[in-house]
Amino acid sequence: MTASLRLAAAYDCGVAVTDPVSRLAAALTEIAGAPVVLERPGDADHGDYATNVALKLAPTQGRPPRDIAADLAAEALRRELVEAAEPAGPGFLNLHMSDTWLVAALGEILGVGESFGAGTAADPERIQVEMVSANPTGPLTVATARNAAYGDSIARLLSFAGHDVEREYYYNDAGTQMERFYASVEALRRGEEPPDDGYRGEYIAELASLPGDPVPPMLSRIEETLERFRIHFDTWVLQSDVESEIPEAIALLDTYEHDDAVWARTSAHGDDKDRVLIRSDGTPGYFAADAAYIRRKYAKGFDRLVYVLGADHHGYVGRLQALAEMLGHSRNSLEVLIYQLVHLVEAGEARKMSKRRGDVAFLDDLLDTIGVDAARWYLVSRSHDQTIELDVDLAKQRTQKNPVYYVQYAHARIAGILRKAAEEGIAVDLDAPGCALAREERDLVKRLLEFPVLAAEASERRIPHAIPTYAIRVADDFHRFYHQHRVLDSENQKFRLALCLATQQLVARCLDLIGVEAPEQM
RNA sequence: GCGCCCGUAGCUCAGUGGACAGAGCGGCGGACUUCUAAUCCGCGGGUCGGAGGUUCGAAUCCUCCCGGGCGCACCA
Repeated sequence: MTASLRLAAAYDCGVAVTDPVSRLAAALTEIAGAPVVLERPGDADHGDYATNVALKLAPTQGRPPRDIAADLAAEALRRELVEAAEPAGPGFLNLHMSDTWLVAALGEILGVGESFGAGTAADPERIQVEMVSANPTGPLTVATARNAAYGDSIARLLSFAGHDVEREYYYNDAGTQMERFYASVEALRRGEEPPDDGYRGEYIAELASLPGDPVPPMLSRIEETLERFRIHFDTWVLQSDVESEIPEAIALLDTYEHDDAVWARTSAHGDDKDRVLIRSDGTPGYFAADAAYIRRKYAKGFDRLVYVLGADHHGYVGRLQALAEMLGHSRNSLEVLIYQLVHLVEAGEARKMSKRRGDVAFLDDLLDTIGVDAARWYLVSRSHDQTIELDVDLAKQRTQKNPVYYVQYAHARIAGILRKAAEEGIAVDLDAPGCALAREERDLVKRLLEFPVLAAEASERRIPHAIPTYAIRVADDFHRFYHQHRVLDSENQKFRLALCLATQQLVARCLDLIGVEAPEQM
């Protein structure tokens, strides 16, 4: 791999990271007088860590980068921060760490245990993450599953970073879509076909066969699916509930009347154009409910409101932030996370999804065929900026090839070792190794040490897909180590057992952050 | 027309200024008497869509162009 893994970005992204690598970076920063970012070089000859700080400083200091690097190296050695340091290439500074340092670092990881990498938020906030929020006109689809997988992982990451997070589901129980939904169910109950613009599908027939309002059973089916998908919502909010608060909200906004309608002057707050609050027929539009809803969210005391929306809603960003601003909050405290859409492919052809036609891939069906772990992994392992093409047929075959099993297998393998160690009465108790650490051991420790900064960055930048990418690297390093070295009955048994335990905890943590299980055996 | 996202290996995708651009899948060839072979090792594979620009240094930043997706309501 190439050099570009950032290991210590604590100085420019507002997080408080205190792991061994970040402390090394901090010490070097003090010497250099400028932020030092450490990377892991791709080439083993380039040391354990490297920094380009001398290249950055060269223009302002008016000295050759290699000279600056040499001075830094000398001072770092004098302070015994590193085992060896030398300038290289155009002005990089390559650092070599001792086994002692790595063993101490591993000890530190085990010392903090489950919370390794946690609590990096410099300024913990109360954050509400609103996600999914599909209207209860039908079961959740594969398309909304991405919203759920992405949003929930964001929530888990924020929470891990130390924020106080609440998950909310907002849905509409009135409006055109719901009227069509009701009309469809009622038509079936009368023994008629659903209207042309109504909803079809088996689930409509099922709802029609039940007595009473079809919405509650529909909602509980949605909630069941979400729980199965390992997502729990703290609060469920009906649009009709917030509608009563529309007048109070509008009173706080910058409004005017035009063509018998009431408008919000959102264009004065960064939006493309003004938006209608009250239609000319006197009824409030959807945007008025949004205003009331946002006001209520802030009134509940949240510092930050996160919306998770599909790319088809990206036009909403400006108007929602305008509302936040008009209601007296920073526009940036209302954050809209946009993910690109999921396109279903079947037999090589695009499959159009329409709930009304009943031509949909439901999340439950996907979970039946590929399982929760593979589904969550798959949906969150791509960048949210990337459109996903999901081939439903292929997804079934692909399960065994999904990298999620590669990562889970690493966890299960370690569990096997630890089980056997426990059977033999061997306690995990880190001790200095009896001989020099092997390359695979050093690589694995360094990999584990990447986690705090990586998790902080994933959280700060809202990029949960960085977690599975990293987890594959961890599993990679572990499988290589495992293949090359015996743990039990080896010269370095104590060190290796400790290394295994730390790796297992970290793999489990990564999987948990994306809602995937860590199996004890496979 | 305007706005947002994307274009990296045959396929699916990592990589938001640094050293020869990476992984998985697929292809070919090797490795189980061991704590799990759902693993490991090797080989092949690239005009980073194109052209300019900024920089000591660009897949990464800027401009333009080409291609694809999604939006631009007194709908929700």
